[in-house]
Amino acid sequence: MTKAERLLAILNLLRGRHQAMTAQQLSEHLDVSVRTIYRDIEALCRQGADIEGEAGIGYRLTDRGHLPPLTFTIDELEALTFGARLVKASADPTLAQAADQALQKVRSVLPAHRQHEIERRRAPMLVATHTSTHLSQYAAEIRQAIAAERLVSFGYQDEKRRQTDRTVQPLGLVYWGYCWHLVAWCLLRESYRVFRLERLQHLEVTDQRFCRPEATIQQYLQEYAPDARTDFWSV
DNA sequence: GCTTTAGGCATCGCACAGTC
DNA sequence: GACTGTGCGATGCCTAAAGC
Repeated sequence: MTKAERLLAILNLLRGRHQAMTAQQLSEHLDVSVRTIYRDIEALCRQGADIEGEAGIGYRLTDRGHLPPLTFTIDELEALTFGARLVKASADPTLAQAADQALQKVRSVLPAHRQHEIERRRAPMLVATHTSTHLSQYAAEIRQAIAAERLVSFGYQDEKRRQTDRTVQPLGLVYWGYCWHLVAWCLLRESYRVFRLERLQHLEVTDQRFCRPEATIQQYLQEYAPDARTDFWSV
């Protein structure tokens, strides 16, 4: 390990913890002497790192020193870019805008050769989804309802064109089969139900708070889709 | 008193220039 | 090209100072 690599490793070790790390702990992590760690810390401070050292406590990064990790591999960048474009193309306007801004922030700190590589790889990756404006609006309102723990009401037309009025406890939004679905606890059926957003009508967020705290999307997935990739499914 | 930080000093390894 | 001397940076050991 070169000195430069070790300096970066020290920053990463301090960044990854909320508690201070002693020079002894750092030296064990990096397999060098304690004295070397002291010199490295000094070198980092000379270069502007905001590291506090205190006898009996150890070293820690101050709040100003908590720099974001900006080193991405090209695969990580590609994953981030693709994910953000997917969100931009299929999620509600608020999330779409947030995804776009996040992507711009990532790009702004990339070196030129990385930006060029991402642009080069971007061309073959097409995100061909379409979500209509009112469905995006529904998705945004449902997200807010979940965050505020409010029940939502809407008219629903099932696949056999039967019309019902529902009040549900929204649990999550799931995107599969090229369309958005609302996973919810249905007060009418007293059970978990999944609703396609395109079949919702007149969605309204009520003032009523959640009535079944034990009903969660994790519980739904455990009961109905135990093999589901929850990191992909849950929103 | 123990733990931790920090300074001084010696040693080692590497790069580079000079000489043969 | 091989060898040698020199300079510099990195490292480890020892020890003093400071905090709990």
